[in-house]
Amino acid sequence: MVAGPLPAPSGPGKDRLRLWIRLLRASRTIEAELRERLKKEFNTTLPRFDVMAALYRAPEGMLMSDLSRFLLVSNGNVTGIVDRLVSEGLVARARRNGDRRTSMVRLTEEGSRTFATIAAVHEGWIGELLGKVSEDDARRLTGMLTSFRSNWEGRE
Amino acid sequence: MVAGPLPAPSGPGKDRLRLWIRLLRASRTIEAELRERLKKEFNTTLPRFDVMAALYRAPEGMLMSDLSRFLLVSNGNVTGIVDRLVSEGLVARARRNGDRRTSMVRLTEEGSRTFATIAAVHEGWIGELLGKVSEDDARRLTGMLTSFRSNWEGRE
DNA sequence: ATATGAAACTTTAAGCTTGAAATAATTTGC
DNA sequence: GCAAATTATTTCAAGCTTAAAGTTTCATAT
Repeated sequence: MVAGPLPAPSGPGKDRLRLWIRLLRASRTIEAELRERLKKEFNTTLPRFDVMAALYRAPEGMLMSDLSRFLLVSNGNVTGIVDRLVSEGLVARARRNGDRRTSMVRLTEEGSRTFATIAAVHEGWIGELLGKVSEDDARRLTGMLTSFRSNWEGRE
Repeated sequence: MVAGPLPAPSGPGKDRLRLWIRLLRASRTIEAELRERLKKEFNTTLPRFDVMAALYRAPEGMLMSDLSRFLLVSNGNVTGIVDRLVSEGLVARARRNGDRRTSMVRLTEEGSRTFATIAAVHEGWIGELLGKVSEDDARRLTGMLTSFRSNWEGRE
């Protein structure tokens, strides 16, 4: 998957394959760096940051299945991450009156403060790590990736 | 990290943040689809495919540490994946005369045949999944991601 | 030769991840 | 009303992942 430089394949369809390989290497490289910094600076993990980011945008809370869909990870996965965030006091589950199968998951006040702090630093990291990409190219790239994404909406 | 559509942040540096989010969502979406297909069609996993892809390009074999560096994953991780590939008969470790700490890891004949089969189908999948990206845009995007990458070489 | 340190690899513990099975609550069709 | 199907979540087993600690081997300098 993360195949690389050497044989430089050619032929029809190879351009997309090469694009995919670059895309994957780029995101893995950045992800690895972020993971390491989150660990060192804030003693947390990327998945926990992801969950907090989602919840921060939803003050009213989210269902577990909302989180799972939004973050593109499985249900069981979210259960574990939220469990850990709860035990750290950063997130709370609130039982609902209407539907006793579900619970609203929210950031606690501490979770909200903590996330705000990390997010500010995080944005600086991204600026640094993507520094070589001009704001112009960034917008153009984002546009391409968005149109790619629309290919995918409403699949599953 | 995989934050999304709703509040559409603005301000200096936000373009790069948005790019990163799109990049991550795109690669996770594709990765998830590939993982699922590899499992269903070939009963294998992405990490194993990655290792086999690396070894396929290196008929003379690779050291564990080469694999680790090339695939951007930790040493210990490679040990586990290679162990499983060995137990499946797809990969072999060959002790070396010169240095008894190391062993050359290669595809077996069966591993080579198996990988060739999967890789052909895999390339088709990528063509399908990235179908909406024109070959032209693919080349352009690849170029941008490459120049980004040069920002990173020789860091660690 | 032999200590010292570096290199290559494995092991370990903790956490992330998935898909599938299990539980529980709600909704639907009769 | 009640059985059946659906929905929301958790649990589980297997595998992936990392960082850190441990083992073995090699290289170097005395």
